[in-house]
Amino acid sequence: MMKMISIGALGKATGVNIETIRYYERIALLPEPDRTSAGYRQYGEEHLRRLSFIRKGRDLGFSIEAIRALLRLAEHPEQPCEDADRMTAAHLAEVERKIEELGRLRDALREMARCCAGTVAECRIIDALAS
Amino acid sequence: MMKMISIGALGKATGVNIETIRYYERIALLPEPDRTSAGYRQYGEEHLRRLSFIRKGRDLGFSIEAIRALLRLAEHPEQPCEDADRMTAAHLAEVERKIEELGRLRDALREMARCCAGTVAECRIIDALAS
DNA sequence: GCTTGACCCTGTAGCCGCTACAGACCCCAT
DNA sequence: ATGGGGTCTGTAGCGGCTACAGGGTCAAGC
Repeated sequence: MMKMISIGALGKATGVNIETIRYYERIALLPEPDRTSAGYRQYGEEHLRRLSFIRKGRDLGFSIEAIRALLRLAEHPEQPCEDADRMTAAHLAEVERKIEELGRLRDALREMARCCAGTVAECRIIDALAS
Repeated sequence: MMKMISIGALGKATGVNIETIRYYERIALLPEPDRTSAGYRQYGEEHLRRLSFIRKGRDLGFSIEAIRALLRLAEHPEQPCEDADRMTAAHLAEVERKIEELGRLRDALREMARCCAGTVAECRIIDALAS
């Protein structure tokens, strides 16, 4: 007999919000679990594994659709993993792009910051936006 | 007589999408302009200045609400600019936080990437998520 | 004068990835 | 019997746009 757990227990075990778990079910990222006679969701090992996978993917910043694809891949261990490789590379490139963009932002903000002991009229921040 | 321009011209001048301009009006970030007899929006210098301000603020990553506050500040040049200073510092801190977070993400992704010439079963990427 | 095509209008719905209710039901301990 | 937790469904909201549909308007060219 498999050990079944409630949605609250699953949430605690994976660090995923209960509402989010139900959301994942709604968008068919997590399969519908069995129910108790009262209609409560009951999860088993497989759900726990799958949700952990999703959680780790999200923590790595993969989109839901990317995770959907990665899950499909994970279900076919005999296939080549080019796709996973390509997705990771693309995501990495995107992250690197964002870092650069934020770096430029940071520089611009540092440039502006510490403007004032003065009034708005002489404020470098407001000036940078208004000019 | 002030030179009036259409929403399309305003969009071109500021680099802001027309739909976005109307959105800014709807959320009262940009004041309602006059209309021609046919109901077309007509913008003047002041709108142009204000929308440029908004655009620059958005480019710097300020939230709409932050920009709203900065605009209010800009309208009161005699006041002290502590608020602008504080908001910029907070935003800068947030950007720096995000950069660090993305940096950690990048490292984790680099660690995983270039896993394979093999199958999913031996894929470091899938493994990292599943384990 | 008429057509064509570019512009503009309103209103609404969708995107992503959740999150937050309301209002009900259920389970267990006291 | 009661109370306090957990759970259920369904829907609406967040930020910041973006994308229509289905219409009206304007200016240039014939």
